[in-house]
Amino acid sequence: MDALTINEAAETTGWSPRMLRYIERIGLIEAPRSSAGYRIYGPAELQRLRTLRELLDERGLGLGDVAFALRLRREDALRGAVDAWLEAEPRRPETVPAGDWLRWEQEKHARLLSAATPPTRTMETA
Amino acid sequence: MDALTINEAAETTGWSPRMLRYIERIGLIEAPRSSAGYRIYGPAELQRLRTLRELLDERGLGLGDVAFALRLRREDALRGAVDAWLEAEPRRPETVPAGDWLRWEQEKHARLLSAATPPTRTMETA
DNA sequence: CAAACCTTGACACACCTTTGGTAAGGTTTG
DNA sequence: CAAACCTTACCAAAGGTGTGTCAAGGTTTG
Repeated sequence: MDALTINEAAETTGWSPRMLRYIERIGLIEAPRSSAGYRIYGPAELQRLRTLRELLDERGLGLGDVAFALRLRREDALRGAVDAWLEAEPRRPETVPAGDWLRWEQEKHARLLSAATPPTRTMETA
Repeated sequence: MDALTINEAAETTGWSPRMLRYIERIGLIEAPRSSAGYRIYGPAELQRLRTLRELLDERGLGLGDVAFALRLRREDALRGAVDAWLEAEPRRPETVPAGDWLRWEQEKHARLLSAATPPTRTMETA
């Protein structure tokens, strides 16, 4: 059987033991534990650790980025909130494709409009 | 017409002018420009700025988080890479629901297995 | 049982992010 | 035309992230 301790896993994956604990701490890769609480790295975890490094290097990401992507995937409410904001790209009404999306947008705007926007000063508009 | 300059927009939204520029810099909200290059904040941008603040406050996010979510949405390759990694959760084969997903997993593993994992030492497996 | 592991927690440092200034220079407008 | 804007480009401080190291204590194993 191939079950490695944290130091062994560190050597084969290129991460430091410290980082292996950190990666677990931020929720990315949780190694199962032995009865005494030792982390046990099996092939699955090792594979994951290697591909994680690839992902970070090739895409120039940080661990925090991947951790956030994981949160987005796990927390429905969070993903919904972020997606809702991102989907409402700031286009002028003319540019907006009419239809369901527009209605939904308007409803959202109405819902969120708590403080009115008093028009203040005028300016040459491009 | 209601088109505000950056300082006016800052006042009505609660952001500082500095942050409005920063928010634009990281790609979250780009205000259109006047012919002289002045940023022009219309109702759409103001709304977006307010909801952005709500999103951050209510979810405890940082601007970087939202910026990353935006990258995920815009860059197909990035999203694909991150999703692929996240979808490969570290389950043991026994736990894996057999079927298409498993086959795809195995193919991916094969694809990514460049460096073999030489089993080193044994350990009590839980 | 002692050496060589493992665990968590703390201190520490380098770097990046977030945010505020301030300066040099163009624009708008009373 | 001068005051009050705007722009970009820097310097800087506060806080977060990534990483190392060390300490105190439990575990495995020759």
